[in-house]
Amino acid sequence: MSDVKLPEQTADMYCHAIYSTWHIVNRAYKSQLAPLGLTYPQYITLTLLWDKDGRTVGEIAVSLAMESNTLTPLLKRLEADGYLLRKRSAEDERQVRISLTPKGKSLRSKAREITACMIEATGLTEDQLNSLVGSLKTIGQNLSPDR
Amino acid sequence: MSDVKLPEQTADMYCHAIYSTWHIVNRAYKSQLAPLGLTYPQYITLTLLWDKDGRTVGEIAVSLAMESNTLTPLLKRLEADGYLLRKRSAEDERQVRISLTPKGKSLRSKAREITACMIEATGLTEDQLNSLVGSLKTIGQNLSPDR
DNA sequence: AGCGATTATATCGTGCACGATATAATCGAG
DNA sequence: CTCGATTATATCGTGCACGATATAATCGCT
Repeated sequence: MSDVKLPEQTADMYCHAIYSTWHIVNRAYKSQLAPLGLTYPQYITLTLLWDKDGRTVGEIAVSLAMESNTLTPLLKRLEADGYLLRKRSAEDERQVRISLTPKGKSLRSKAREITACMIEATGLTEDQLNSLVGSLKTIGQNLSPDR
Repeated sequence: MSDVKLPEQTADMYCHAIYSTWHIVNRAYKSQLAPLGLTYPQYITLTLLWDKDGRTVGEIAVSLAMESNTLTPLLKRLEADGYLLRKRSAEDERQVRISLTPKGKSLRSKAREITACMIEATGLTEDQLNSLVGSLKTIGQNLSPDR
């Protein structure tokens, strides 16, 4: 990124920045997660479940701005690796509820260590990070098709 | 994004925000680019070439924080669609220089129209956008393995 | 109660993304 | 000047991402 000559239009510029910064962040996480056999999408999915277990596929999809067609195979891989269980909901048979196994829950402490260094690495202050997240959330809300 | 309950750790939070906001931005662009038969990675690649033609594969890879193994097939598709040419450099036969065809250059004006609405859609001021891009670039620099 | 519309998840095909590896061109130490 | 090291691009395999579509469950209108 350091020597990138940004294109003239601001719209391209911020999209370009989100796009290429994401690649760099993903690679930084990957070097930490690869030893655990996790990808970042798998990791962030587990993070949501550590925060609140028993979510439906649809709830996870909204949180990650993903579609079921991406999430279903990802969740199947995590199930195959023993981190979680997929079970049709009793109240509504269309829904599938995801619950962590003990193996899935146990990863949480390891992940905490891994994650700890990611803030420092940014070189940003907490205020700058909060502002960054706020701007990203605003963009996400305004570009979402619903509403 | 609007009803996302962000996980406890700030590192997860900003990565989550970049990750899921990227999906939303990508979809917003996709609805504009699909009629042209372009994906966003293809579009941003063309943008770099409109800004400066004749770049090497490696120069484009650095700008987009991508690897050659991603870029090579993408460039081959753009070549197959008649937007650009791939030619081994005369000075250094290892390098491949990318040059726009007239068809590739002609897309620029259409793309400008498409892009024009993406700033307004963010709902952010220019200062906020500049701050956002600045923070993202800082993160990119600090998380890059080189240096 | 009955059936068309909606909703939740899943399947399929294409393109992106990267680690590992291959290949060929250039560089550099002796 | 020669051969091992480095550099630029490409190939391969796996997983992510999405549009289009399928399927089955629930909803809602009459």
